[in-house]
Amino acid sequence: MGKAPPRHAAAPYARVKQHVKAQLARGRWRPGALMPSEAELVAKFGVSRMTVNRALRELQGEGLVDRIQGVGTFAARRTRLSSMLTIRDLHEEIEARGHRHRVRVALKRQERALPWLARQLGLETGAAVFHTRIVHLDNDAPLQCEDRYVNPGVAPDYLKVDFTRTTPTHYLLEIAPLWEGTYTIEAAVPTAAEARLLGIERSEPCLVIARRTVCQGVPVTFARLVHPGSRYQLEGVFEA
Amino acid sequence: MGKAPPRHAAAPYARVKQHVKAQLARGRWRPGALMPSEAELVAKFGVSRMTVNRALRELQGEGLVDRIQGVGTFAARRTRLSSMLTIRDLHEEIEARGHRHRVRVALKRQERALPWLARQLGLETGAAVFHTRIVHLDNDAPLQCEDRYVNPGVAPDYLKVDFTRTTPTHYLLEIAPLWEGTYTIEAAVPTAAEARLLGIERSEPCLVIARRTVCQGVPVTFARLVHPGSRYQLEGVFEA
DNA sequence: AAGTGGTCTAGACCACTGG
DNA sequence: CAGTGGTCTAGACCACTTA
Repeated sequence: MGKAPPRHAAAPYARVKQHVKAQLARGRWRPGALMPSEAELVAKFGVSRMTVNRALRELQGEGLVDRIQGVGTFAARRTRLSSMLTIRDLHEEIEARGHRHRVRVALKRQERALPWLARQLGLETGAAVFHTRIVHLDNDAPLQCEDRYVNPGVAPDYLKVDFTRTTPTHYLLEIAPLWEGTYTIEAAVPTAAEARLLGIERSEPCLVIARRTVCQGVPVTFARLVHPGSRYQLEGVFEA
Repeated sequence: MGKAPPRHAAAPYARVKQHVKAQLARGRWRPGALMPSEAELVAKFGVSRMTVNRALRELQGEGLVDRIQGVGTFAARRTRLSSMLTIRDLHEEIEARGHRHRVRVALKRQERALPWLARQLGLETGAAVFHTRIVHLDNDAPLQCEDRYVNPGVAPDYLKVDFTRTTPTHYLLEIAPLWEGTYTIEAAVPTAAEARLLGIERSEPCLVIARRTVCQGVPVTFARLVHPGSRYQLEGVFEA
């Protein structure tokens, strides 16, 4: 009945997956072309259908193939250059470099939501929101100016937190462990206030990340992260 | 024996997955805490082990749990803010918006690799490399200045391609369908030449992406993509 | 109707870990 | 040793698409 991977050999599903992947890499199927059905691969490799299914399902997850029920499996049409950009908590990122992370809390108060912000947080215009502005220092060099707006309904004690001991990100992740959200990345010049806090010229290009976070369908926080272009860059890997 | 998803209800593996995910979201297990074993979930949900296994395996893939053979399943220790940044081929991206995509080929020739470039492409200093500089226009507005260096060993006919009909990205993807690589994103001012080609001031902040691509372990291409900050931004989603 | 993928099951063997 | 996850199988029912 059930077999197990013989010693240090690859598991059957992995072999099937690798075989198909290699063929794709060699361009055996044009994008959008019909590929072998599960049944064909079952016959070819002498494995069960579940095994083939897992291999193909994982390839689908990696964006290498498209599968349509009732139709077939196809070589991925649009090569999706999906890139993984791992955004770690800035505190961890700085410490990982062996640098000191310090913060300067420039602002910490309750405000009334302007229309654009109310929309981002799913509140009424004029509703109460928490607002902090924190400058993150990497070995005393300003690395990020973080303007953060928080939905009071989700984190009622947000303003009581000592942000010299915990980053907003870290605190919010404790309250609401699972996040999802959208963000934009752009290059822009800082506002006058940001330039002053970051100790840079108003003309210096900055990498600006705007991030909206939702937890369980409820908007949690909106953040604007401004980084001096000369001192900060994002890194990532991509595939396919 | 085999059951199927009853009408339009969620599949059992999805129910198990969702259940566990919801508990994680509510902080039922501290990071690193031991979670129910497969056997327990089998009993609790009255499904087969394979079904539970798939649910947990996918949660592992999403970084929500850590699994150790012979030990157990644990709530993920480090919350990984992995963000997906889908970088589509610029041609597709522009056309998807319903705009016209045109290109201006500013440069197309063979050069000798400087040390930094040779290192990026895994060649000897002074080795021949192909170099193109192409400006991409979105409805006649310059959107990207693409400086691309290509390993001649991988794409010997690169310089013969008519880039008014095919983008370099698209052409290279045909030659080597599977990619992987690294990139950096930063904010910077353009060079004088770039500013001229993009029709912007030298002081305008630009979003600069530097991308190194490898196929099957062989360096394929290095690209520097410069975008006017006022006309371009990256978008993405993130999770966890 | 035939073919495809989507999924579930019950049982099995294995490798690994810990007491 | 018992418990855990890793994996495979053979057969099954289903929904969907196409002819």
